[in-house]
Amino acid sequence: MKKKKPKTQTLTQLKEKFYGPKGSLERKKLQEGYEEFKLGFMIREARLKSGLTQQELADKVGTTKSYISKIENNIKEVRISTLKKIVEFGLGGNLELKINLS
Amino acid sequence: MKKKKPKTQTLTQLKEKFYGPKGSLERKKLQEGYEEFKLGFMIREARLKSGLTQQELADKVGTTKSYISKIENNIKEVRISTLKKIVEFGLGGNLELKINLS
DNA sequence: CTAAATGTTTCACTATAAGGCAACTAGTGA
DNA sequence: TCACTAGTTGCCTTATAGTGAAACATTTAG
Repeated sequence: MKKKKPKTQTLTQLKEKFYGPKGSLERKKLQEGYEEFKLGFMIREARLKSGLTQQELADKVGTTKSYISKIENNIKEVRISTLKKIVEFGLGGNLELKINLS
Repeated sequence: MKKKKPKTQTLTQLKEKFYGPKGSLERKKLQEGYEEFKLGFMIREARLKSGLTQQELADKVGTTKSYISKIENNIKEVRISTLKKIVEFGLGGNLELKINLS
């Protein structure tokens, strides 16, 4: 069974494919991580970094790949609690949320 | 008309009142600002720092004080978009959201 | 005392979207 | 060709965010 890692190109290749070349607008937003944030990009980025497929991530969190796809493409707004679940259970990371008063 | 600033004790006094003395658990969570975050506390904190009442904040955002109260007390979960509205329009700040992979 | 302002809570309602299921496409490999 | 995997999208149901008004408790001030 050649199950996992079906092809996994390098992360760099994937980023090029999804977000365009270095220096592009999308890439820029990605780096920043906030301010007019496209949350979906951040989630996809984090998932790819972890080397997971949507299906695997979904299983860990207890949802479906279709849902993961939707939030990565910013079709659905994620609930904060769900986002936390994804980041913590799914990706083993943690979610940081800050209110900056300027 | 003695409208605004009806009493506004010092911020420190308010914090003592709402979150308990320095060193208490609630105060600790407050400082951290994330990780098991009680978002409501952060919003209240930010609102008080801005010297606004729930009513005033509600007006700015276009909602009611009862709603503000609910989210400050973690009775309702805020939608991220709503949270952004509150922070940006209401408090003139900005919302920062980060995924940390450990 | 009364009156006004702040915040909490309840209730009923509505609008929205979270989340699931299934069908679909694209790619890869035998 | 077929089969499998990854990801997308549409439809649907259910959950809940958010509205609005009202009653309530507290506190402050006249």
